[in-house]
Amino acid sequence: MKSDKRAKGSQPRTPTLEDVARASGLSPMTVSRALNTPRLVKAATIDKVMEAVRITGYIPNLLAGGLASRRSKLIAVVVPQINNAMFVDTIQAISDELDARGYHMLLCVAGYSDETEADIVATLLSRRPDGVVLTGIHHTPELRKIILNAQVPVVEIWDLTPTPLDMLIGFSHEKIGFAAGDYLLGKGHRRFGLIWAADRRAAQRKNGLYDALARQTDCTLSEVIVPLPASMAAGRTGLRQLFAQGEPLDAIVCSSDTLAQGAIMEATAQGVAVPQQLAVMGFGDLAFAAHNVPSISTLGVDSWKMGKEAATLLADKIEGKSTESPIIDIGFTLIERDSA
Amino acid sequence: MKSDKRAKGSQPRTPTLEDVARASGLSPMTVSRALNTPRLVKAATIDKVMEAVRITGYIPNLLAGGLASRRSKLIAVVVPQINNAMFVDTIQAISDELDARGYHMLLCVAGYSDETEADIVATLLSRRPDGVVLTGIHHTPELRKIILNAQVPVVEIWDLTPTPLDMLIGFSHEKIGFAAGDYLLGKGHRRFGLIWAADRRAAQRKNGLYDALARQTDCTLSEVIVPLPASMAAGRTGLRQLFAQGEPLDAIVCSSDTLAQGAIMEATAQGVAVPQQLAVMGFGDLAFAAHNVPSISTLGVDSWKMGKEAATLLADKIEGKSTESPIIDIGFTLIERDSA
DNA sequence: TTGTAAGCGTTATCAA
DNA sequence: TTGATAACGCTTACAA
Repeated sequence: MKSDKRAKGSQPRTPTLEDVARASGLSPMTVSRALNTPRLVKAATIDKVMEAVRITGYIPNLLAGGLASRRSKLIAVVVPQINNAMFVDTIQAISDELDARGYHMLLCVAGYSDETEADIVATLLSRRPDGVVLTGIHHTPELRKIILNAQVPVVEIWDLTPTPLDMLIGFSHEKIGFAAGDYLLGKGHRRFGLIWAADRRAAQRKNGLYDALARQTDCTLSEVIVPLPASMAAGRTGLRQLFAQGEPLDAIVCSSDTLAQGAIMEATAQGVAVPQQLAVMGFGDLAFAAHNVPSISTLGVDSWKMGKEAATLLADKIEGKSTESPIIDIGFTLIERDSA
Repeated sequence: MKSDKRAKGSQPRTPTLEDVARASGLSPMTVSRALNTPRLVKAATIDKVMEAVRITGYIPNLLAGGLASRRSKLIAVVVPQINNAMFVDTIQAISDELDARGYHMLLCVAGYSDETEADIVATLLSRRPDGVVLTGIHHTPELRKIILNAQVPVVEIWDLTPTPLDMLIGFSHEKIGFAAGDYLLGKGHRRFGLIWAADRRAAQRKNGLYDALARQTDCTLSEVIVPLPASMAAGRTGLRQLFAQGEPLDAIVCSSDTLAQGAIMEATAQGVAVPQQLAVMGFGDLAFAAHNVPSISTLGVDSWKMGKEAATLLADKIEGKSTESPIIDIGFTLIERDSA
């Protein structure tokens, strides 16, 4: 009688498919089927397997399963920051959707550097993720090469380009900036102050804003660049710095709602009435924007939907339910509230 | 001459260790060593391997590696929510530290249900994580059984108990609640209003607060429970509801700074001066608390440090640098600012 | 519907 | 310092 080759030590091995097979009097393959493709297995057999699973305390090994099947059920998500109100809804939405579809999320932080992102993705691919979500469309040539070579489905989010790596769901930062400028010009504002975070997507929004303001020759514009992460405190000091520059101001544009909230707070504290004396505009439509006093006029993006869609696009492609590589412009909404 | 068994199709397989071995004229095992334990390999050999890696575009397969070595270099992190300002710093800190030590983070959302957490962890373990971070100390018996059986290092965070599953780094919610009550009593407040989120750790803080207020017989207390996630808007409506109850109030205690910010905003909007007519106290010392107008008195927790330490504890234990199972009380700080 | 055999790509172990 | 061999635990492909 063949003895268990691994039963030498007394430490209880973690049970394997073979253990379940033994306990149920079936073959490992049948157990595997019962667990993964139950429709191919007789109901009575499934019951036997489940009972054996319960008895043995079996937990599948997805390292082994992924190696054999070449499908890891793992999605890698790369974001610039986790502790950034701008991205958390998207991350949560991705996580929720992936969970519902049986995937796990490997979450990685790339900071705001393309080189870091490239390094991260290179090591990430050693997990053989079934799909990858990248924030933004600017990547190093090395990253492009590596990821295209890996032939893994990719979704880029939070930006727009006609030439994505694979799939894309995002929006135009230029258009958003333009819309903000256009709106404020329409309200009669001409003396602009910008409180702007030092990241590339914010810079794109600024370009759009410039374009809008350029149509009006009598505009003035001063700006303050604040370091990342953009905080309410930065909004306050940003406004102080703008005031200190001495230029007349009638509208403040901020690269995020968080900065806008700070700017409003500072203005109010200094007795400058928002919006009567100074309009303030944000970006992102974060949770507090609608309920601030005064409520914050802003440009909203459906970041929840963006995450959910990104996850869906990936899962569908992985599962062969789609072979397309769509470029989805999720758009944005100008939300007129009290602050501008 | 033995031909490559897999070279049938024309689609370029992803290169394996064997390909690198061939390209460098070495054995797969030596290539593996050069990559993972270079100190055991001659410098010249390492160079050869690196060149072969470059040429072949080799990316290690950690599914295979993890299966063979029984070490996945994966840490599973389970949190109630991602899009919650309370946890994002901890998550980010964990991610940063794990990254620095060569681990990847599998991030999972359990909501606020123990049952969901148990399910999540059960499927999580199929990834064979080298360690697990759990938020909170309340788990179903099934979870306890499963995770102890898996013999995987665990750190529980954000709470305190003398009987953790394994390691623990957190703080006492009761003490925090007590400290808040004690502080406000000391300031002479007797008419309390609570705006409180419906989660268990918040409830523990409330218990501590009750204990403190019980020492003073002439206290009154009314409260409003707000749904999760706690938002600024909920803080505003919460205060309105408290006002509507008609009880006299001189101090509002909120289960988070976000709620406190909303309460302050609502009070100010209604012409109720904070703190002169109404004190408002928060919890968490979130980024905006120090810079709000008025700045928010609160109880601060070093959530960044908690995350970093949790990751360090795990990594040290996994790597055998420590065999202890410490229980670390990270403490808290009462931060007196303008709002109370 | 179930079973057998042969990998999947790596590392532990022992030998050279 | 390097190499040969046998796992690691599962699934694909094919057979019964």
